[in-house]
Amino acid sequence: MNKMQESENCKNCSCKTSIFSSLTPDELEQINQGRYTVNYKPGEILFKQGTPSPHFVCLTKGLAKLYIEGYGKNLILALVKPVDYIFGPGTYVDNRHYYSAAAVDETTACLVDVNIFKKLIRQNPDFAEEFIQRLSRQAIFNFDQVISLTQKQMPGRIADVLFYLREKIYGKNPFEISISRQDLADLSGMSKESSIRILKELKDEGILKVTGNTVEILNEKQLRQISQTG
Amino acid sequence: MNKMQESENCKNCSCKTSIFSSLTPDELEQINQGRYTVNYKPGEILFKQGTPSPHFVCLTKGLAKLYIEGYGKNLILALVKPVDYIFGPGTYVDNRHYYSAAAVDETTACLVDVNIFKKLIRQNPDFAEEFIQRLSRQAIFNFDQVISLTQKQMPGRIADVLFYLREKIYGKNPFEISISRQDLADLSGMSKESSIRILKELKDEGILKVTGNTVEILNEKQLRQISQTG
DNA sequence: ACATTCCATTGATCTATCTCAATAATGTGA
DNA sequence: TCACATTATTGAGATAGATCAATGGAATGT
Repeated sequence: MNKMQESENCKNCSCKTSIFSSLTPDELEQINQGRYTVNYKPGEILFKQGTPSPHFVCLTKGLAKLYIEGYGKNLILALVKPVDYIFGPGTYVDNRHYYSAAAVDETTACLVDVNIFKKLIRQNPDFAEEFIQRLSRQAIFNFDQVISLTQKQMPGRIADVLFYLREKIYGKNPFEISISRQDLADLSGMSKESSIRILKELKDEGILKVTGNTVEILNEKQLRQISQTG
Repeated sequence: MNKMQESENCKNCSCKTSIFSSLTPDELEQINQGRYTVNYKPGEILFKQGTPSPHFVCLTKGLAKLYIEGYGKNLILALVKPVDYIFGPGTYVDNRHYYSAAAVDETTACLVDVNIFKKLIRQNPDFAEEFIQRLSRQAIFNFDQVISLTQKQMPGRIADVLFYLREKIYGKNPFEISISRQDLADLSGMSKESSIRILKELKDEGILKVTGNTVEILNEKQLRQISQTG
């Protein structure tokens, strides 16, 4: 199971560089107080859709997926890597999670009491503004995703996911995907068989190089074209 | 074209009852200062996706649709009726609209300078919190919509839209839809021909009564069932 | 090393949904 | 009131994508 562990102070943590940059040392110390660190093994659930949401999660190591459990299958909303935090919309509505989160790789996360967070939002306008910016960016990302999922055909959707993985998650070009083909399918709203087939097609056309879990985008222009065409 | 008009004070406006309830009289007066009222005829555009977003919009009369212009077709994100306001995610990101808005019925809206809004967010924590709640609820709504669009078949999607129209927009059971069949299709992510066919099927099965633009849900339980089944 | 389990791959079939095309109905302006 | 334009409806054909079923590979535990 997960083991708890004492960790260093927030003040030295790389998390500080993201939204927390607008916090004063004193406020950061408050975050530090109501905080604990947890390790997760691949596949382990951080939290389940529908359960209460008493804290927000800051990922310090590893990779996690956020997914909605729908009718029979899942939709992966996003992957989360360090340093990023997970703050579901339920926190300000009914204190419930509206999606589940699970570790993909070996993952470490800090859990912080949500009330401290809310208090800081009220008392620090810079922090509040930063947070609203975050929510806004997320909403924009979701718009792009919806359009991709509802208006593009499978090759276009896979192309979008591949760009997402390269640019936002792994950040380099031959990249090794730690997510499964099923996850790839859940990211692009199709069956896993279809995701495999499309991947193979792109490989056969020389647009991708696929070796096991390593993917390289060979012909960026053409893949971009496929993303546009739908 | 649209005619500008002087209108009463925000203090007497029914808009006050929504998010603005947390504003002090003085703050409400600030909103009132940087505000003007515009009328739109059916079909007229309130703002276009991609254009700058210098104010937020408060709907005081009529009905508007918010839609993303995608690849060849539109996706309607939501319908907006009084008293509700439209605040796109671009405002806190790059000051661009990420969706378009158009009047469905004869519509009146108040446009308020977004900088006043942002200033009030910073100075009034209750208002900020209220606003974050709004964004959160919207995100949750979007989640439901994505799942409906990507994981349900056409009858389920139409069922969801019909419930949405009855509960959130028209608020009564035999309701007259002022939106077109194309809009219905854009709400449920299908072609207009398909939306018409599904509507007819539901009518033939006795679940709906459809006369022109008037729709009545006759068998709520069965329609709920269809929504669930996908 | 071997068995077991899970994940990836491939092929064949089936079906939900789109597209195209034709017709009907409704609204609109002169 | 009539012509024109827009929207709604219906049918037939084409297809993207799902599902089912079988097989191959890799990882894991004993």
